[in-house]
Amino acid sequence: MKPNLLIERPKPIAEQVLNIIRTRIYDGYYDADKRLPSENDLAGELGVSRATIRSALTTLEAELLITRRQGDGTYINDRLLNTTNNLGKILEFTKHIEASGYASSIKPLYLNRREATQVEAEALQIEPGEIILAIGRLFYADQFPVILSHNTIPLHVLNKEITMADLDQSLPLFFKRFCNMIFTYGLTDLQSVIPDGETSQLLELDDTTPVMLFTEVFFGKNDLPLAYAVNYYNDKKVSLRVARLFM
Amino acid sequence: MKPNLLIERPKPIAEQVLNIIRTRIYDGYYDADKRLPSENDLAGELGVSRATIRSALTTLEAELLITRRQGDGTYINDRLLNTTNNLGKILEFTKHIEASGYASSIKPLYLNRREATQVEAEALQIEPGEIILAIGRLFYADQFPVILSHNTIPLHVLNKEITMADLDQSLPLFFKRFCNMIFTYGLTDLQSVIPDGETSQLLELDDTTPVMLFTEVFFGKNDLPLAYAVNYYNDKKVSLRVARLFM
DNA sequence: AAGTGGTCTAGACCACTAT
DNA sequence: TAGTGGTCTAGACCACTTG
Repeated sequence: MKPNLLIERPKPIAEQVLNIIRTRIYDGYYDADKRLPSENDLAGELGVSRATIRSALTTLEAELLITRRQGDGTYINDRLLNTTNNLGKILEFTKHIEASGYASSIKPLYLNRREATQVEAEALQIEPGEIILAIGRLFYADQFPVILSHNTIPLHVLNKEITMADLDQSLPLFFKRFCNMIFTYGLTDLQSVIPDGETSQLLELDDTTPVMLFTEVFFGKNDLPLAYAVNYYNDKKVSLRVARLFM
Repeated sequence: MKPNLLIERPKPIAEQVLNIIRTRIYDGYYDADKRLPSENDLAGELGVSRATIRSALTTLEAELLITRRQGDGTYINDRLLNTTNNLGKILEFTKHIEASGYASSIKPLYLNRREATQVEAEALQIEPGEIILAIGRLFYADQFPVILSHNTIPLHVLNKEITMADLDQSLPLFFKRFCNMIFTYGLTDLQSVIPDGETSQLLELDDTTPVMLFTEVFFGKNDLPLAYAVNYYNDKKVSLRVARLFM
């Protein structure tokens, strides 16, 4: 197999292949009849094994960018090229807002310490009354408030002092910096609710407009609960779209 | 490599491996310290290649059942063993309801033909006024109405006559049987709304209770729009839970 | 240092689809 | 029936974590 100029060997080949093919699709490189070259041809062209090509194509298929049909070929899904967001992939609200075509910004609302409520203690697996850090923030899409976010974090996972100025970043980033910890996964419960007056006011909604309520728990390594969150999401401004794949 | 009695060679080995390991996890077979044997050990034990084991473990990881840590090992995620539903994986409402611990049933409400509205025509890529089949159904969890579903289907994709009695099945099954077509993917927009009076009544809610609105388009092969759907989902009865994986 | 999961290759065979 | 994607193997090397 001959090496190829498009592929730097140093690091993740499958990822490089992925990026090359994805870029080509977006650039209309394969515009012809919307069918990609066969896996063998791609492997030959890029100078990598077919397994590596397949790994990249599997990712593109999961992203809904392509459809593969056995015995036929691999096709581009035009319709989904500009599909915004898969709900399971919303990892940071700021990125979600930006992917929807807005400029995102965060306005810190409060930062204080208080005793954990019963619900919070249960979610975080601590004793009710244990002191937690409470954070309130408002996420903007352009100049419109879209998400009101309340987070509670057990004090024992923090290892630096925090000020209001530090709240201007996403929660995963925040945890990396102030707790030296990384989220592995989160569980989100979705509900449709009419928010209380204060929440409506902050989101600049009249108090009969329903919004989405995201109740979340984030976990780190060893299933350690790191944060509990209650987020009010104005779905009228930034939409939520989910792709459902059959088979 | 020696063959093994647990593995029938005839068909999809990776899938058999997947089912064996998943069953073992649920049965507490690996209870010890919640760590699975190494990939090499599993490959040796089951008499398959390591690549096949990795394929199965990748699926289990996507299901959140396990976490893999390079240089360390593969661990079971106790917390998620009984996690109900990943939103992106809700393919059939009946199965979703059952996975939440209820008995599911479908009550047909109406079946008629009429002209497509502007919105429907746009979603289905047909001319406004073209005749479509309109179907209404109510999904129950035990004896409680949970989802009110309205579907519209272009007549040209149907190839059999349909009666009210045929509505008692999931949409994917319905399409397979009456259109000889298969869904490849669907796009769902989520919104929080207060339903109109008739909808509230059917869902047995007072008319100030917000519900989730799923607006969906389903596609078949070649990006052909097959169905348009408007579903009102009572999230107070059967909850919606999404897992968010970081990295 | 030993053992783990992560990546990659080369080659084989199978199942399916178009023509 | 030729060509496509789907599956599987055996073996190699790397990156990382733990003792």
